[in-house]
Amino acid sequence: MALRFYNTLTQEIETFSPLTGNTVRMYTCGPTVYNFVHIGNFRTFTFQDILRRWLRYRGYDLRHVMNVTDVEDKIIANAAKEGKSLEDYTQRYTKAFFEDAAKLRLEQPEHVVKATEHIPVMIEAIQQLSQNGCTYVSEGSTYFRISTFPEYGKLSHNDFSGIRSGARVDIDEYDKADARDFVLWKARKNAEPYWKTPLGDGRPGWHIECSAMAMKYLGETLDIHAGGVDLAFPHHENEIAQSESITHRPFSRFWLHSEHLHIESQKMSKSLGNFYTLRDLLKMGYRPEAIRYLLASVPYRKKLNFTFEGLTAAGKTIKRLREFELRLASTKLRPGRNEQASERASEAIRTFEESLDDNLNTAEALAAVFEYVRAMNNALDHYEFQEENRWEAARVLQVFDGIFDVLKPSPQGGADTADSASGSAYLSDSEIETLLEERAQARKMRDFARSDEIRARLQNAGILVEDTKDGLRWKRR
RNA sequence: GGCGCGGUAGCCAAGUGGUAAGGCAGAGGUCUGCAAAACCUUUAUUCGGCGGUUCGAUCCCGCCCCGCGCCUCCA
Repeated sequence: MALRFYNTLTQEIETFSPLTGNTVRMYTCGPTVYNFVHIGNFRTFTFQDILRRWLRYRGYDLRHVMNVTDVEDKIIANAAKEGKSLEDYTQRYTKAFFEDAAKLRLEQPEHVVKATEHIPVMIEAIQQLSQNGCTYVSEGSTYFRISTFPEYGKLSHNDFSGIRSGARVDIDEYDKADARDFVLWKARKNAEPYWKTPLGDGRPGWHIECSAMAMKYLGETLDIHAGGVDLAFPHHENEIAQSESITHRPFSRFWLHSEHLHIESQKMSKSLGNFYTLRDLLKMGYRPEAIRYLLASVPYRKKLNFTFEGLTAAGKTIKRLREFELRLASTKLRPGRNEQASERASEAIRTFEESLDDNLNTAEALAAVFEYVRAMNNALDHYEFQEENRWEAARVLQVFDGIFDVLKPSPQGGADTADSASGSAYLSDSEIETLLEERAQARKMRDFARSDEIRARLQNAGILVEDTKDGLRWKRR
């Protein structure tokens, strides 16, 4: 079966392929850098990362643009509060965002574009809209008149035909002719940052940046536009109105929206005290891989109930996969190949692929991997897993990890981990090896008292010693 | 009020018109000098409730109950 996505525009699952050639042109709404990005935002960015990786796995070239909104009401307010310039203020959070993203192993889009660096493109877009008769000016601000775009509402499937001028009280500080009209260019207000432009001194409205930058880098019609559900209206609806009023062509063929994340079944909010940034979670001792796994494991169109129990479970799940990987690498195998094991490997990959092709059903894809791992552990137990099955298993893990990317441990260190300090004595690898050697000797002599003493000492230093069938193994906790 | 989403085992979560994937937890077992770790086995006669269609429904239809989102800035 071909690759399929649920398209918000048509409310249907559709087969996907790029409009032209082999390149997928994709735009995603990135962060507004007024603060540290929270874990709910990262649910969306993780979904976009899985999407990226899956498109590439399916052989497509990617041209992915993500914006960074670095001029906006909250930013201006916060920067002013701290007495900082826009640049100084946003730089800090932009940097933090990419650091966090890297910890979650989110790939960098091909183009990361900042709103403030694209003012001329936005001006140009607004001017085109004016030429097409879609705008009006009120008190120095330029607005988009939605009555000029009859299809308004087609993405969010709302019918706005009943909305009339003056029907609602304008809650914004600006005067609009129609409640649904939105601002393209905001007139300069007292001390706020502004740009000198043919439209007058001012700054861009929020929606125009995405239309202008998307079309600049990707052309008039995108293959995919993605973001969180809450952006569908009004943000994406407005993007469509602007873009299509300029080009008279479809702005994006596919619209993908990821559902929100809840914390312990509740909406995340500061007043509930369940508002977490990635930094908060890392400080609590959770691993980035576990967080990534949890965020990726629930299919993106389903609300994700983020719980600490679930986060712990995710960590254990990853551990199990790493154990399997380790077992593969360290077990002596008979030469030859077990046919059944081979078949299970191809079956696992096939199911994994079909599941992700099916609108990125990550839960089902993971199930395929676990079924395989259990079967192969069984085969290993019964000596039915042979030398030539090894690379097949490695291939299954490689395919899995190429998308989920959780097998390689993140560096534990840094100021974040309080654990390392709690161990009374830090031991170097060579010290450990020496002690283990001594313990091995003691065990050989069946001096278990001495052996256990050493094991206890190592344990105090945070070293876990395991005696396995294939010899001794140790790891730092 | 309008539009939309969801209610599946202790928790998270797939799925299908023919009788329930997977992960974690729990229980049992294997291995081991003992541990630990790991691995294996096992865990829903049942899929919010009530009707209907059907030979047969968790999956289709209707009604009801519950939770949630958007309609205003928002991933």
